[in-house]
Amino acid sequence: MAVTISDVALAAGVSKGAVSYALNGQPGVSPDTRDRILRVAKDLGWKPSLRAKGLSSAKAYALGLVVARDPSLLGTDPFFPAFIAGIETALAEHDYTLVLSVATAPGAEERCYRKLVDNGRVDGVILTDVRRGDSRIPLLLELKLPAVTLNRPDASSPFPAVSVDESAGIFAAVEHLVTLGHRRIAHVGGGQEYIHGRSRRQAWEDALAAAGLPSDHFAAADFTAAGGVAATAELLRRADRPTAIVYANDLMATAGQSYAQSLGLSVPGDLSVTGYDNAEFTQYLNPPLTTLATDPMLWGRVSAQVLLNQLAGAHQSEDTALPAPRLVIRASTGPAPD
Amino acid sequence: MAVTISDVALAAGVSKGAVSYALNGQPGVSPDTRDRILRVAKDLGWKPSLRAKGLSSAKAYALGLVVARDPSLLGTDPFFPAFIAGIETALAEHDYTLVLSVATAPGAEERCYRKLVDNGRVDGVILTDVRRGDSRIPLLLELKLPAVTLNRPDASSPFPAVSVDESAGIFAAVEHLVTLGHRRIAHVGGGQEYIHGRSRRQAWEDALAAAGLPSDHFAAADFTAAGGVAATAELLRRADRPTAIVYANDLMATAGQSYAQSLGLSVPGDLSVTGYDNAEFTQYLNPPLTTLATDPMLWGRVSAQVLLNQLAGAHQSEDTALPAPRLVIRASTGPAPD
DNA sequence: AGCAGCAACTGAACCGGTTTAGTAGTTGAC
DNA sequence: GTCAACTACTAAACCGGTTCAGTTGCTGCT
Repeated sequence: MAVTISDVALAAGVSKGAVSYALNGQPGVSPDTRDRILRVAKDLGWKPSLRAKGLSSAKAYALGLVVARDPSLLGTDPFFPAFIAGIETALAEHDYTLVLSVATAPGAEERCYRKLVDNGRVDGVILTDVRRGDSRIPLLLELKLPAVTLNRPDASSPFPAVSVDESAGIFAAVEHLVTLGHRRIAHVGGGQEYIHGRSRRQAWEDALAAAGLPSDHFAAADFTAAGGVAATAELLRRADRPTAIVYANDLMATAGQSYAQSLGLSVPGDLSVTGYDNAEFTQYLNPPLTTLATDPMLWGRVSAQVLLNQLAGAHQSEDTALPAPRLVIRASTGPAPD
Repeated sequence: MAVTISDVALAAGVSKGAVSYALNGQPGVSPDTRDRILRVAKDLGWKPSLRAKGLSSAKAYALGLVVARDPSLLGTDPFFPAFIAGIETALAEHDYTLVLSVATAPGAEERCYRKLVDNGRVDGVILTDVRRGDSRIPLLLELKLPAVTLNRPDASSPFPAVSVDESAGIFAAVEHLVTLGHRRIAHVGGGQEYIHGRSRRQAWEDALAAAGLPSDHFAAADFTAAGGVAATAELLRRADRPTAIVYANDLMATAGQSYAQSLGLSVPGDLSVTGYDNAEFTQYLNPPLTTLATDPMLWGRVSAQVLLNQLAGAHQSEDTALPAPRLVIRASTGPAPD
């Protein structure tokens, strides 16, 4: 049977209240009494009942992650597993758990957040895939649910943000292509409703501007393979066909590369291709994909830590910046065709 | 402020106990009184406090999933996202949540289960990646934690199992290759410590036996790309080189295919290749991969339902069988070379 | 009519912790 | 010496629900 603080109080000869103060580092007991209580609790093998703690302190000791992506996209995205693993490393140090929800149906995301709050399931949430004018920010304010966002939202947000400077990664990819002699470097963007979709495009534009090149070869897509094929088809139909394409994620790069090859184009002879995320399978493509590698595990760990600090009462005044993506050069990029 | 059952009791003119019986469908209140209580509760907008319910009923209203795979493997496996999405569809109907842990460090898996139990975090767990002599079965018995297993473990297990007959899928892949004229059909197995690793191999052997062909072209791997390359290299070094390889998962097939191509072999001209799982990216490989498609979302949903039924007191006497994988024929398989 | 059994309720205990209001003792300032 | 402020404790209330033991009234049987 579980040892309760009543057992500890009895054995230590003090009240339950004193035990609670001692065990939680609260003032109100003398140092001697505190030591005695802590020793008795340890000797008896006392462990807090998180259920009881939760009820009296109105806390869940859990963080929430609501993923609103289609599962088929998640299955090819190396980001989330590593991100979640990173979150876990932070949570394990605090006896918190991760409550995961996948909410892809229309309206499911909002219903999911409301349910988490109504049921007191989580103390805070980690917001990934931040969108322009993200409706989750006002929703979470209404629900009084603390949050941390991945990247700084475009609209005003009171929540701390953990950011990666994606510009440097895309800049490096574009520079690599410019060095290889490319002058028509296109970009197949992810969903432009996402902050990260926009920032990758902006970085592509800025890098081309720095190289004195036009940024008029842009096609929007939605991070899906089908979207990547359609965008690639659009770009390759142009009279001034690009000699290189910078894709906003690996799946689109994979599908786009495959599509170009199906047209008889050689990669990288006729068209160079870069991706984003360094998915495990990309090194085994034919040819292996040049891509950008991020550190999602670190991102997950830091995000969880920032949110836990927030919940503990610390107020983060500045966004946390993580290292930029690293360019991984493989065989999908080569000299521009003559 | 939240409406409690005390508020409902006061407004309905009955005791808290009567309210609890009425709201939980328990006997002990007359039909008239029950109706009145239910109406008052609804009018007042009463919602149960899961924290309070949890404390008094010793339940967490959550299911646990501990994933002991390396995150990089998860990022290329379409199984888990869809599986988790399927779990969610069942949980949503019961106001349960999913507590997810990723535990890859040595010993972390066991520590994770113990912590979930110590903290009363979950009412039951779903066991994926069942292994031969899986130590989790006795562990969960010791911890008195209900579970459902994916596939029937080889050792005695009191937990209900949800199974897919993988034989039919692998059988179909081998038959497809036999029909194409292949006589030396190899198998690159996943981790043979896993039940599903063994059963895929067994199915390959059985299908070859049925076709009157020898099953001596086997190489063990570990579901990783590097493992797939090494196993492929071993097989391709044989004097009696196989003309086709059935891989236990898509990542190994992708890497193996790529490796064979790097040796100057043509796929499928010199070597036909099949995978398993139908990952999104496989249709964009060069050539697109022939593979087996399962329904992980259904698997997730059914598994969660079986476990929830178990927790509700129902005792499942038979394992639940799900449909066999479906062969998806693409361009990585073709006629055997002369 | 009397008795046994059952249903319909009740109030209180319980779940295991946190916080509040109160009491007693001590210390320092005047 | 007196008073105010503080510390160190206490018992009880509270968190919001579930279950238990007890009481009352009703019904059916003898």
